[in-house]
Amino acid sequence: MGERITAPKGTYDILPADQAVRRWVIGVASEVFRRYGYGRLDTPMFEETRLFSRGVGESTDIVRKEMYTFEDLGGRSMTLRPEGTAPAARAYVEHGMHTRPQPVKLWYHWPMFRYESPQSGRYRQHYQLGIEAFGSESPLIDAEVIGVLAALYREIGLAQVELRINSMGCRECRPGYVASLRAFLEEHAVELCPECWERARINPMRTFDCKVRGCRLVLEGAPRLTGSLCPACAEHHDVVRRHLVMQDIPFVEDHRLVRGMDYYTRTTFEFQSAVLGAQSGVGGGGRYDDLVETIGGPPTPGVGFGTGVERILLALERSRSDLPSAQPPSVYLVALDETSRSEVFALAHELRTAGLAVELDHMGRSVKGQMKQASRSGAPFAAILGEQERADAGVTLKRMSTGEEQQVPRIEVLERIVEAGEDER
RNA sequence: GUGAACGUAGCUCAGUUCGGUAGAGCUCUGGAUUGUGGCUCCAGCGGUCGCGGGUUCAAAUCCCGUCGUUCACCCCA
Repeated sequence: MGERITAPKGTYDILPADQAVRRWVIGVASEVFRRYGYGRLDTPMFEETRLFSRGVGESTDIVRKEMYTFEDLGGRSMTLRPEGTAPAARAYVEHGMHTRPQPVKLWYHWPMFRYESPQSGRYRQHYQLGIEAFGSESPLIDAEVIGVLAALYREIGLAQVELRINSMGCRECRPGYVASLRAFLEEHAVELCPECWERARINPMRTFDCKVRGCRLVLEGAPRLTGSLCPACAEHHDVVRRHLVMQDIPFVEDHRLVRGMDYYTRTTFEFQSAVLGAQSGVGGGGRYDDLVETIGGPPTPGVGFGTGVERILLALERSRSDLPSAQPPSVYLVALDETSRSEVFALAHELRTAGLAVELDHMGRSVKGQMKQASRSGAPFAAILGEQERADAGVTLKRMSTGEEQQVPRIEVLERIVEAGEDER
């Protein structure tokens, strides 16, 4: 071995045993989204590369070094979707959704692709659940979007998440702020680490993220965006905060929260989980009032979030033990001799047609082996069929929990199993 | 892209220090008086010790490279 082909680096297989919890999370999410009025959107897994380079921003890490970009056979540059907002915005424009009643509220469950170095909670292909609301610049919808995510976490029992919020300002107030911050950083360049020197050039606000103590000390004295917001942005931020309080959503103000996409304006936010380790962000998002226009649509405000399904699952596994698991079959059919196998096969067909989940042996196992399988399958009943039962046109129903057996007429088997199933509820 | 640790049966791992031609538990299959599970006992299946090269009479064990995993940086979900 060793010549074995394995899943590509940073990817993983989702096995049957992993499906139940995942489906449950996605199910709860879709229910929450429905309640808040979001409709599902699906877009292609790849897009023209310029959608991302233009939409997400040339200066972002995603565009600079993390995209799965390839040329198709027609010579077009395509990119596997690294994030969901730009494709959603593209679809909004392409389908003329600005002519519908605003806001247009969309949700998605999509795989995302980023060429990154994998680590705990970080993959090259991962899934995100997300929503986008286009067309309204009301701060109430910022608060609602955050409320949707908070509701999702609450309903799947993901406790211990902390919400951080910040405002990035708008095209009126941010440029001035960034200029003054950059000036400040240049003044203190000698005290900063080389990485921060680079950050100051590309995205000065990133320097707030630096872990180096010297940098942090310098940054303590740096001008803050919160203090430079224009009156409109300050008011917007204030209203968002008030409506978070109204929904009983606790949050902390974090002026250092700078998210990785260039399109954010005004509100940005991120939920972090203490149980996740270094990749502590479970979900985040914000407002992007200039994005739609940037990709060639009419000027349209928007706000949304993305939350990582793998990180939700990881956090759930570390904080809860009562997670959903796969449903066992209702009955496991056992053939006592070779001639009964056909009979059992026919019975399986009948019961399955009637809607029951039925298992039976296809490995030529001994009776003992079949019983073992019946037990392992978790089915509440084994239905046993042999010479005796064939003669009587019956089936022996065995209740696995007690071992109690009873021969019943074959035509009553379905009924008995269904009844017993209902009793247990 | 950078750094560190690790890579032995499907899974969890021992064996690597002081090189001598592969082990355990779990899983899986069969059996413990003929048509029956969960506990126990017995037996069996299953690995060219990630891959490639080097040192050596001899390497899972030492050296180099490579791929992968994990954790961290970076960044993000």
